[in-house]
Amino acid sequence: MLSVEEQLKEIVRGADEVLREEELVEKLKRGRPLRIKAGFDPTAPDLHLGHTVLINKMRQFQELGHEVMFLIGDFTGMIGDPTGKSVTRPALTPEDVARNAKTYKEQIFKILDPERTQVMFNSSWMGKMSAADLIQLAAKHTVARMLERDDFSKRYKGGQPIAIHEFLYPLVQGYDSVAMEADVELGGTDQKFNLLVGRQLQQAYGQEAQVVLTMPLLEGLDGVQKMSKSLGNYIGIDEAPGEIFGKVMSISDDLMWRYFELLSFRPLAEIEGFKQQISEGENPRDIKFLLGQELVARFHGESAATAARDEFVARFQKGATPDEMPEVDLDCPDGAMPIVLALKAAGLTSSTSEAIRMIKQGAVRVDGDKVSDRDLVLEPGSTHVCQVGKRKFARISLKAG
RNA sequence: GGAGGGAUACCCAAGCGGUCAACGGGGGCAGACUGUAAAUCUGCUGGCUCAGCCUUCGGAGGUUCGAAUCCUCCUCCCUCCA
Repeated sequence: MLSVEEQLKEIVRGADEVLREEELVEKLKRGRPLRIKAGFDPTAPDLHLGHTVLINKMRQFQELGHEVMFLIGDFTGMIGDPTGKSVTRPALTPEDVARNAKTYKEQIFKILDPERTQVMFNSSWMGKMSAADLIQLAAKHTVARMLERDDFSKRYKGGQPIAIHEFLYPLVQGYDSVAMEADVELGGTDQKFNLLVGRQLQQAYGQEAQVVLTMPLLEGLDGVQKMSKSLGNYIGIDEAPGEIFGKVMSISDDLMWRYFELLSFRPLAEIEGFKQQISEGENPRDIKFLLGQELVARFHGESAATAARDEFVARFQKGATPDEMPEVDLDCPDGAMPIVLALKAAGLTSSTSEAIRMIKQGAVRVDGDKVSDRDLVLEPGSTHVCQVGKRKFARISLKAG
């Protein structure tokens, strides 16, 4: 095990806050592996790089020899973290939970060491809790403290309803720390309040309070809003190598450093070296290559990463068409196929109107030649590589109908 | 229970009898410039058998030669009074 100082340096990398750092030092000094808790929603096992910021931190703890507990909040999932909608979510069936847990494992074990990861479900202790136990739990916290939470206080002051059960979410999440005897809990900055409730409850139950470590929310591809699926600005960890690589290449140079800090496993010193190289004239694009390769390799392996880079260079620096693209067979009942209908049928445009617009804008190519005539027809029996914009390709074969 | 205000395209938001497939902004897409960067500039952003036609402005009816615009009923949201 590394020295306390060395561990601490690793642990605080990229972290938003550590509460409280002195306590963490105390815990580390004892020299025994710490119990690290991080909780996840049972409903959304479709992870993107934003989620991995936290998982990377868990991995780091593993590498330092600590014990990582991956908690699936299947019980808390019934409550739903308060958003003002004040509706209890329908409980997931045990089958749903099992299936989602399996998907989680497939995804997180690309980052975490399965041997040193415990997967837990909070229903396993919350499900056994009696009404009396729950009242006892609720007695350990006050309304005033609950109202310190920003969204609660805003809603309360603004006369918006707060359902009683919404108070239970932080309490249950906090109780999880008691049941798990967590030494450290990790979470996003948006989780700070809930994490702190855990500290308070552990003390109320006679345990030592966990250290709370919050990680910043990763910005999405636009560099402004947080990465999220609904905003469409994300890189999913299950995406194809070429997609991941391409999306990484499309981020701005400024954002690249943020991604290096939060997503790369490279030592900070090495990253500083990259900045140095750029100031000496190195093309930032080439540094971005390294980031793209590292991330592709993490989820698809080293050879896929190299292939993704080579493909990228061939396609965008040398203008080659991709090796693989959707193959589409179309019937031509009326003899020839108008290009606009072919583009729509191949899924390259969502409508013939859009196909016409794309042609007008010079975005359409057939076999590498720009199409300017919207009335162009494709002959039966021929095969063409059709392209809309820089990314959308299809090999379209026309069959005589 | 009573009195008002509102619902317009992916989002915000104009329009208040014809010139409205609907101003403007955001987002998105495409083109130029590049490093598939970013920033910037330009164009597009309902559908179709595309110089034309068809279906849209919460829903259903109605008035009118003509309705997103006027009337009636319904649904949902907000504000005030009780």
